Amino acid sequence: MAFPAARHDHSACIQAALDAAEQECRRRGARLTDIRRIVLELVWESHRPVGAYALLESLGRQGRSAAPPTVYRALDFLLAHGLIHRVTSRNGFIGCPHPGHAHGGQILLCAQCGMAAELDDPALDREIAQSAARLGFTVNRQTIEVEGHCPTCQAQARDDTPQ
Amino acid sequence: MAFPAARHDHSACIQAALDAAEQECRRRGARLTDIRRIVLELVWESHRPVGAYALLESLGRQGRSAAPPTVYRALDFLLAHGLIHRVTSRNGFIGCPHPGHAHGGQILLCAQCGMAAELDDPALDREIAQSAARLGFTVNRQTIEVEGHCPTCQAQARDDTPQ
DNA sequence: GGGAGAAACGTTATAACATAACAAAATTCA
DNA sequence: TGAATTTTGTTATGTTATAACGTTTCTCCC
Repeated sequence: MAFPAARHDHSACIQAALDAAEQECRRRGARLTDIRRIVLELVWESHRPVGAYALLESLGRQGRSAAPPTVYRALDFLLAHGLIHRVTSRNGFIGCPHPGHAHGGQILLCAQCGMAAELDDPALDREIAQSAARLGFTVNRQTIEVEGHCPTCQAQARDDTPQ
Repeated sequence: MAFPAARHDHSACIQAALDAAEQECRRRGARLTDIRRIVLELVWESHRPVGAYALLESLGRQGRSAAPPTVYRALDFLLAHGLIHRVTSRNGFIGCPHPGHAHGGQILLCAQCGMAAELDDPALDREIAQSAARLGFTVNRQTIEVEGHCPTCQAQARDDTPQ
């Protein structure tokens, strides 16, 4: 999964995510209700982690004001079906670009622009499982959140520092 | 760093941690004040992640009742000097068994007993850096939290399931 | 179509985690 | 000692998350 470029056709991202979600829910016999779809859409408003209360405000702006449990329930549903990931280090959520395709959460976070991307490196999962096994530990789930600088911001830093 | 056994000389863990902290602070010219030392000691009360408000209560029981900022400031100090790690997926903190020795946070969490241990596998850091680099991303800091089952709980599960 | 059961949603209240802002005390060091 | 710095105390509030319970909507079988 490539890091999202600063300028890209983002409406295409949203559409793709919604289509994929629709399909995945059909496959699983899960109900992608109005609220759930809207929350997913709002999570995809950007490629940055979004907090539950920011989503609440967005809902309000859409004329669908709601209380926290409504949003958290939608988020729980989306998490349970792999349509979003939780970014624990930011208390936020990001859309998963390829639901269905099993994968742990490997997330890159740009410290500069806040954009997030998935790493999704199977070798990493293996390495962790092996390394843990050496201590007699068996792995269920793993959270990998990597903070650093995305290509775009690195390029910008180079441009902004002419000698 | 081995996973802590169910029964072990835990007072030795605490003592070792306090000694190491003392030494590390001397080396860095940092002041390990009373509160900071006490909070560190309380973090080491168990090998499980401890929340800030649990620490507050412990302080209260010791007759040193305090307000949240006091605890959070002590925690910030301990984090800044590598004496504890934050466990973001649990909103908690655990003691670092080998401060000074640079390492990212690689934490194993047992879903059963709640015990935590550090993995500290350099190959993992390298793999992440390389994998991120393939997307043009440079790494600053990484959070790895792995949930699973510790050796002790696995053995117990086997015993509890005869046949 | 009607009705029982399940799933989803609304609503109120509150729990749990974290920090802003400013005052007072302790420490350092010239 | 006394000025500058660091640490701690204190009050208030911001932010994130969930408990509990009632109502509505949907599903599915008759």
